[in-house]
Amino acid sequence: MESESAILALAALAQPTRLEVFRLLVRHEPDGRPAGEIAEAVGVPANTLSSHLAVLSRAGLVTAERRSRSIIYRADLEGLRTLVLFLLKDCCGGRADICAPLLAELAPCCD
Amino acid sequence: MESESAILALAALAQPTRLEVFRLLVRHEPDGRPAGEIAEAVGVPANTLSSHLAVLSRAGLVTAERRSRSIIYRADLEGLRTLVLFLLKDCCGGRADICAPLLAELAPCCD
DNA sequence: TAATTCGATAATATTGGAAGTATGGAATCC
DNA sequence: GGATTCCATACTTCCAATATTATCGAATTA
Repeated sequence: MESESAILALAALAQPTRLEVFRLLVRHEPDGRPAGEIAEAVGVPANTLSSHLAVLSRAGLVTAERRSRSIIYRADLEGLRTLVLFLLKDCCGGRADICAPLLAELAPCCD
Repeated sequence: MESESAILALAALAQPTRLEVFRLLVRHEPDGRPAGEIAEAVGVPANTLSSHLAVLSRAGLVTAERRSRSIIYRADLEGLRTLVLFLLKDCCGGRADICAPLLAELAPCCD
């Protein structure tokens, strides 16, 4: 992952409404949720949410699929993985001594 | 990690100069680098860099230590780990089915 | 001297009203 | 019945106001 796309993803998540939307969509994997329902859930007008969804989409963190009148948004976990990998690579680049312990500590995250 | 501090860290890294500074400091672990040297390396005036370092510091991603006239900055890898953990928890929260494969893919990052 | 803080300016992001686009249901016309 | 029109819904785009962030010269502190 290039710095440039990492910055897009970091900036996308560095905003309260967008972070909340992303987390909501992760919780609703793999079904996703229509834009209107997301807007209601996070309490922002439809147009405001729409621009936030566009930012997340450009950052590769959500995907959109039209279903009849609704547009279903889903979290793109591959995008998240790419971002996490980028952050870890920052420490790993040729320096497993730094990265290995860090990675070891991550394992219990699924408990 | 609270969303609020996650947002601080995400925002801190979502800026080209700051991301570059952070990566530079990770490469120079565990010695760190004085502010002036960092400023020269990234090609930014001292005062501009200073405010960027303050942002990284508030986000818990770097630490500062005065050494005689210089101030030595170091990457705070624990802060990075906390951020990565936060991002992963987004998928893990009670859903190891999503997180496990993602985590498995991260392992090769140290190669 | 090395670095930070202050203050002013420029650039960028967030927000939401109003208008625009896409979809599909229901009434109307041949 | 099939096509057309009209309407409501679900979103998005456009645009302008407001807020936040980035940058750097000048003054300040350690």
